[in-house]
Amino acid sequence: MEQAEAADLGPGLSERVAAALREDIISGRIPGGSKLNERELSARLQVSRIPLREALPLLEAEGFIHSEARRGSVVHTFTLRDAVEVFDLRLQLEPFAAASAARRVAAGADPANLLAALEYARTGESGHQASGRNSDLHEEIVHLASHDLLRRLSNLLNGRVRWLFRLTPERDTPGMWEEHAELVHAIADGQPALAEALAGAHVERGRHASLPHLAGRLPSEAPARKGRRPRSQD
Amino acid sequence: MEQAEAADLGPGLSERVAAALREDIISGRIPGGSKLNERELSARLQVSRIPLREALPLLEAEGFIHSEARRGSVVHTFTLRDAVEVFDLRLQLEPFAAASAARRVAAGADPANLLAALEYARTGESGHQASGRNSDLHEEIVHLASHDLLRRLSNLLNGRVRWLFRLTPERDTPGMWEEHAELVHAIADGQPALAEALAGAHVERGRHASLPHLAGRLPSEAPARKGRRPRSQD
DNA sequence: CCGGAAACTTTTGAATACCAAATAGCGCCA
DNA sequence: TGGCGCTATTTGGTATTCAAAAGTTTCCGG
Repeated sequence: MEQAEAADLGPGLSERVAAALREDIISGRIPGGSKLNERELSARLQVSRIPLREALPLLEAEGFIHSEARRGSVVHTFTLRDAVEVFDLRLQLEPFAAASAARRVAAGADPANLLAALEYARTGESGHQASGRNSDLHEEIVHLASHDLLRRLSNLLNGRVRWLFRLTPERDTPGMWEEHAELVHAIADGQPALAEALAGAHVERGRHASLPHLAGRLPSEAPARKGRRPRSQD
Repeated sequence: MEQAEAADLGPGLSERVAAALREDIISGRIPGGSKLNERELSARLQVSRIPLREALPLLEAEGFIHSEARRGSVVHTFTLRDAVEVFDLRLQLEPFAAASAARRVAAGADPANLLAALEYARTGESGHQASGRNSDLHEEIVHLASHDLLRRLSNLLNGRVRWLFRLTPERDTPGMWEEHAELVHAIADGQPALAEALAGAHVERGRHASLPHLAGRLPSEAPARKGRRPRSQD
C-alpha cells in the first residue's frame, strides 16, 4: 500500500490516528458499541496496524474504547452517568486551574493568550464549532496555570468534555459568554479566590443547564452486554 | 528469540512492559534523564518493539517519560515542583473520592474491602513496602466511589503518588495510620462531609510533613537540557 | 587552531509478512 | 432441539526491512 507523500512530519502518525478515531467517536460517526476491527481500521485510515496499536491504548486510557485481551476493542457507549461524571470532575479541577492561573498572573505571567482566546470565542458564532472554542478557552486557562500534572489530567478529561459540549450546542448562549468573560477577567486581574469561585459557579450552571437536556438524549445505563453490533456503515 | 512459555495470558504484554518500566523509573533503577533505546529495552525485557511501543505512549501520558518525534524517549527527571503538583491534585481529588465513597456506602454499598485494606495496611510493618499498601488503600477508596472518570484520573495520578511515597518512607508512622483509620471509618459510616474533610486534612498533613524532607532530596529545577547521558548501566 | 559544512552512522517511525493462541461462529450429531 | 466439537476469523506478538531524520564524526578552509 503506497503511503505516498502523506508524511506530515509534525505529530507522530499514531497521534494523528488517535485524534482521528477520537473525533470519530465523539462525533458519533463510530457509534457506541461498535467493534473495532484492526485491519478494517488500518485500511480505512490508510495506515498499518502499528500506529493503530499505539493509538488504541491511549484511547482506552481516555475511556473512549474498552479493550479486552484477545477480544478486541469496543467503542464506549456514553450514558447519562458519564455526563454527570464529567461535571463532577470539572468541578474539582477547573476551580483549581482558574485559581492557579490567577496566581500565576499575579506573579507576573502574561494573560494575553487567555484574553485572545476569549475574544476568539466571542467572535465565533453559535453552533457546533463553538464548543471547540470553549474547550480552547479551558485549555488556555490550564496552560496559563503552568501546572504539568493538572495539564495531564485535564487532557484526559478534555476528550470527554468535548463529547459533552457537542451534545449541548444550546449551551452556547450569550449568558455563557458573560460567564467566561467574568472568569477570564478575574484570572487576568490576578484574583485567585474570585476566579476559583467563578469557575465553580460556571461548572455548576453548566450542569444544571445541561443535564435535563441530556437526560432525554442519552441512554440512562449501559446497553445489552452481548450481540450488539450496530453495523456502523456499509 | 524464543519467547518460551512466558504467556501469562492475564494482562496484555504491553501492560506488563509498561508496569515494569514504570517501576524501574519510580524505583530509580532507570535514573531521570536516561535515554531509552528501543531495541536495548526490547532485549532487556525480552519482548519485541511492538509491546514496547504500545507501552511508551502510556508512560508518556503519565509523565514518566518525554518523547519527541524522531528524537526518542527520555526518562522524566523529577523535581520538587513535581512533588508539589502531586499534593496539589491529591488535594483536589481525594476529598471528592472520599465523599463519593461515603455517599455510596450510605446508599448501601459494602465497605468490607475498604476495611480489609485498612487492616492489611496496619499489619504491614514500616518500610518501603508499606508505601504500596498506602496506595492500595487510596485505590480502594476510589474503587468504592464507583466513579469511572475519577478512577481514570486517579490511575494517572497513582504512579506519581507511588513515586512520591517511595521517597518518604518516614511517612509511615503510627500517626498516619490513625489518620487512615479515621478516614476509612468515616467512609464506612457513610459520612460524606466528614470523610471529605478528613481526606483533605490527610493530604495537607502529608504535604507539610514531606516537603521539607523532599526539598533536600530532589533537584529544585529541571536539569541541563543537552548532553546528559547518565549511562545507567553497561 | 578553531569553525563550519558534508558525509556517515545511529535510531526512530512505519510497513510487511508471519505465527500462535484464543475466541467465536458454525455445523454436525445425538 | 440442544450440546459438542471443529473451523475460521481475529487478536497478540515476533522478526525483518526500509526510509528519513537526528546526531556524530571527519575533513577542509579561514
